[in-house]
Amino acid sequence: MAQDSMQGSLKERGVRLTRQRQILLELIDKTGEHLDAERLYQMAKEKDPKLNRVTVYRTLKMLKLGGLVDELDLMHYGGDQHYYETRLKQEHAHVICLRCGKVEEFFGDPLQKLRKQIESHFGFQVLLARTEVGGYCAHCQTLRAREVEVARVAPVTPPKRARRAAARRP
Amino acid sequence: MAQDSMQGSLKERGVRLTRQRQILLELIDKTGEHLDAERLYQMAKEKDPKLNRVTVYRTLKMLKLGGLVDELDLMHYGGDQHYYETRLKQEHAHVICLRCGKVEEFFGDPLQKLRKQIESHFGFQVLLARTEVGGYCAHCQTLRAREVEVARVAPVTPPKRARRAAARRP
DNA sequence: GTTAGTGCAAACCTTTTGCAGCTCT
DNA sequence: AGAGCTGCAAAAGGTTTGCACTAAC
Repeated sequence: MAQDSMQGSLKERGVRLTRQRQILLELIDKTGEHLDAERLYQMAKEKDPKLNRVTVYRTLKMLKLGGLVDELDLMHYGGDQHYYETRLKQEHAHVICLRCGKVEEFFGDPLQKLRKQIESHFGFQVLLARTEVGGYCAHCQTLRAREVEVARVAPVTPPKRARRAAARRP
Repeated sequence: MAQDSMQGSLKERGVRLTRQRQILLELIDKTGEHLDAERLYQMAKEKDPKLNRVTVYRTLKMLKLGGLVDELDLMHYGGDQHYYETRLKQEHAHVICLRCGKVEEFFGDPLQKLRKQIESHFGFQVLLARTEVGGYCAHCQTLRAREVEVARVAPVTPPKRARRAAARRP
C-alpha cells in the first residue's frame, strides 16, 4: 500500500516506473525498515540479477529528494552506511542498542513538541527531523557489566568492517 | 577550560598527553563546535605542519569512545563527513538550514522529556542522543520560493563534493 | 625502558560520475 | 522518436589499518 502511494507520487512528477524501480519500491515497502543500500541491492539482485548497485543508489537518492523515504544513520552502529525507511508513519525516534544492535522506535509527544518549538522559536520551516538515541537495551544492560570485567583481562576489538565486506565478496 | 577537564579525564585513564593531542584538544575546545576531521586537520597543521591526518582521526575516535566529544552529521549538508563538538553543554538539537547551511542549537525541555520517556518506556540506558532537524531558516524561506521558480527554467546542480576536494588538493 | 602513540603508505567501504546503450511513454 | 534510465568501469570522498619509528611516562 505504501508502494502504491509512492508509485502514484512518482508518476505525478513524470518519473518513469521502470522494472528496477518497481522491484526496489516493493522491497522498501514490504521489508519495512532500516535497509541500507547494500542489503537492498542484495535483495534486489535475487529478483533481477542484472540490477546494478548504482541503480540502487540512484533510486534511493531520488526517493530521498522526493521526500518519499527518510535517511537514517542509526548512530553508525554497523558502519557508516545509511539506512532508509518509508515516510509514512508518524514522526518517531530510533533507539539503537550499542551492544546487540536492536532498533526500537519511539513515538511520543516530545517529538511533536520539539518540532513546534523549533518552528516558533527560530521561525524555521522544518522539513526533516531525525532523532537517534544510543545506549543499552534492558536485556544488554546486565550482560554489559560482565563484559567490561572480562575485557580488562582479554580485550577484543570486533572487526566492524570485516563483517560487511565478507558478505560482499563472491 | 573544557580543555582542562578533558585533559584531566584523559590523564585519569592513563592516556598520554602528546603534543599533537594538546593541539587538537585546544582547537576543539576554542573553536567550539562543528568541526569536521578535515578542517580540524587543516587548522592543526598550521600549528604543527608534521601532524598527520590519521592522528586527527585517531584522536577523534578516542575522544568519542571516551565520551568527551559528540559526533554529528548535520543532516549531511556539505557531505558525508562527521562533525564534532565537546560534550559540555546541556543536551541540544541541531537545526540546519538546507539552503545556507547555518546551524542553530536548540535547548529545550522536549529533549530531556524525550530521553526520560525512552528510558522508562523501554528500560533503556541512554548514553548518546542526537537530534538533527533540517529545513529552511527564516531568512531563506522567502528566497527559496524565488529559486524554485528560476530552477524550472535553468536547473543547476551545485557540485557538493568538488568544493571540499578543491580545498584539499596541493 | 616500556608501552602507547605517531607518521607514512596503502587499503578499505560507501557513494558518485561519465558515458554508451537501452527502454519507457 | 526522444528524454529518461540503466549498466559498467572508474573515480571520488571519508576513514581505517599495518608497520616501523618516536616519544611520553
